[in-house]
Amino acid sequence: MKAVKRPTIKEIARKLRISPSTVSRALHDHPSIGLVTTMRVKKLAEELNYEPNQTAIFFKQRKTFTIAVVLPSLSEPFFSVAISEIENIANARDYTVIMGQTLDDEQRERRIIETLKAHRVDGIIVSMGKNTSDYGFIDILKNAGIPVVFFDCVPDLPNENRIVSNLRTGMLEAIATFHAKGHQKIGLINGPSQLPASKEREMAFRHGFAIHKLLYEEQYVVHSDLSRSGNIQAIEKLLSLPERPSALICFNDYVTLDVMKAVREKGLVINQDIYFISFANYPLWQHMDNPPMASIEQFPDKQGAKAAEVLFDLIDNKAEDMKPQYIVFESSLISHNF
Amino acid sequence: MKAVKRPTIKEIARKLRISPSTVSRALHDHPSIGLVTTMRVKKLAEELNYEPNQTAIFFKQRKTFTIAVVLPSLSEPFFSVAISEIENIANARDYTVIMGQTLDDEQRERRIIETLKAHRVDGIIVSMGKNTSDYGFIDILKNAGIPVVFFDCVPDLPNENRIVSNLRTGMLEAIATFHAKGHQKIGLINGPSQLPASKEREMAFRHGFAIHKLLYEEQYVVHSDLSRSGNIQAIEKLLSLPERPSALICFNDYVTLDVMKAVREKGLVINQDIYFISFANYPLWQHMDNPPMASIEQFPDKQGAKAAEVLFDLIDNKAEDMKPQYIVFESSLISHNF
DNA sequence: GGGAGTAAGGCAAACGGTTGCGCTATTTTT
DNA sequence: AAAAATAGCGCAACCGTTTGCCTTACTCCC
Repeated sequence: MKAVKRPTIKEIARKLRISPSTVSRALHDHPSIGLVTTMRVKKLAEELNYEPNQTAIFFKQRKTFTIAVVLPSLSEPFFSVAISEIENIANARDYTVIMGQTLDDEQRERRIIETLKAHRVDGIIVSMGKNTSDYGFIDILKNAGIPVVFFDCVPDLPNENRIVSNLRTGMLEAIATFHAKGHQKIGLINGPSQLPASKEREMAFRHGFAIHKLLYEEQYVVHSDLSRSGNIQAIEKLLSLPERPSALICFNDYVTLDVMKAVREKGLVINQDIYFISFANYPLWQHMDNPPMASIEQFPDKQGAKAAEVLFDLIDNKAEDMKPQYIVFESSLISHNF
Repeated sequence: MKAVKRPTIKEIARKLRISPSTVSRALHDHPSIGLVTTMRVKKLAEELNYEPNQTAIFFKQRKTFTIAVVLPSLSEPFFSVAISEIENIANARDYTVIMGQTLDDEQRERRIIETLKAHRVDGIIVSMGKNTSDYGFIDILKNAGIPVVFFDCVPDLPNENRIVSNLRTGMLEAIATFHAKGHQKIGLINGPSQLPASKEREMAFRHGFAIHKLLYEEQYVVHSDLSRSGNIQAIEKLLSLPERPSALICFNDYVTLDVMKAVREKGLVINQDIYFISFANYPLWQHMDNPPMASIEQFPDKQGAKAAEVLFDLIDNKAEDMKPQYIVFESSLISHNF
């Protein structure tokens, strides 16, 4: 691809025998430039197909009209929906969006953030990796004057801007629903116990039991590493209990799929012998004929949109008159069956 | 967020009472700078937490170390997988990735591409929108010296770099598989007939019939607008034929889900009364207990990776000694059942 | 001792655009 | 008619880094 020389303000100035500053002002309709000159400049600019060199402007204005989104995985539906919404909002404001995918690797996350800082992005939206323990990057960005908004997986720091979904609400709804149907033995197939997402689910689960005065029994909460076989081991553990659960809440939709399959193979009938509520609510349930009773929707679209809005508020408000925002989206039960 | 002033080369120079050029050279280990000076510079740079202003460098070097990916939707799994792979490759080369989502809107596509050109990205990967008919943007980018690689949905222009998947292969495999099992009445639930993707499927479908000397009958090919109800209408049309098909090939996995559900509701047994082969091979089948016989994988990951590789070849090879690449990935049947 | 060679670093221009401040005319005001 | 205001435009600096070329001061060698 040959290097193409693109017209500059200086060229226009030379051809018109006027100064570059006049050209610049004319192109911006500055009042102190006469009408005729302005027209001549614009006409020639049009003819030459002139367009400003943004890199020069970015440089001079110390602004790049670019925001970045850093998250564990782009192919994960939750994130791709969120990023899609973020792109929409940025696009409407003529910002571009850079993305970085950390793959839950703390080193890589760090590197990406450094690169973005070097690129002088105007702001960053971050969903931290599962394993990220070193929050040093926050100060680094702060020192660089780059505003940050966290979403989904956020640090436990009250001074940061954070957008999260509250799993509790959905979980309580789920338990209330099961309880209303008379279920007493409700199981939870949770994710790895060190995951904040797992901890949150478990807390909410216990809370729900307390509210409804259900007897909480440890053995009804099992953990899976979220692999296929892990999921199957988890359900087998539950099914081998003296009194097997009649209702199950699963960590996410993929777990639910695996578990439902395993349960069917044991000869149990879904939504009859055993009921399910799942997390995430991927679109697939709409197409299935015996989906779980419900799925707990976490609204990645709303979270993404809100994160973008807060970030743009930060970018616009140069002043620091904005308190750190902590916005919680209540998750909500979406019924599929009954 | 207060504007933070970040140290510059000039500052370092001033504090050390040497010239900026010396500082710049020292930081780059230029041989003509003495060891002591180099060390002094590096030490101070470290202390001040200096880092080069990339926007200045981008500007000066006429290079942004940024590529862009423009595609219809970020939340579509096919694309999010592709983009994930692209990001990986770019990241390994210390490039950043900007994304733009056209939502199949030609205006928006155009605007995004203009913005990216203005941003002076080093290259662009494009999957065109369904409705894009005006290829003018190609020349615009060419004039700007920005290399372009198309993938998935590509223009029919032999001079462009194009990465596509060949649906034909998978389709032929599908028909061969069905034929080998003795199926004679094979149906196709296709997408909207004006879509290139639909046309391609239909062509391959006919081709497969010809190869196996099957009797091709028009009424076994139906179209759906890909909505839920469209899918159901389509299958009902097929089931109401005097001799209903015993095997079905569906436009994509979502169509398959809907159709399988409808078929089950009619009392037919999947993989017994009627067999399915689907396109796309989303991960969900692995978790289901009665998936279609097979799904035709189009390898978005490989396509994305290849697109990125070709683009970087173009970016590196300033010379125009590269012929336009036309790379076809053969789609391939992935068995799920039997 | 004088010329050549080398090591170490400075000068200044350049990338493209923006902007504060001047400088000329011309017009308006008194 | 002199003073003041205004319109229209140019000068030059600046943003931060890079780089070709020049300068200075040694060192070396015949």
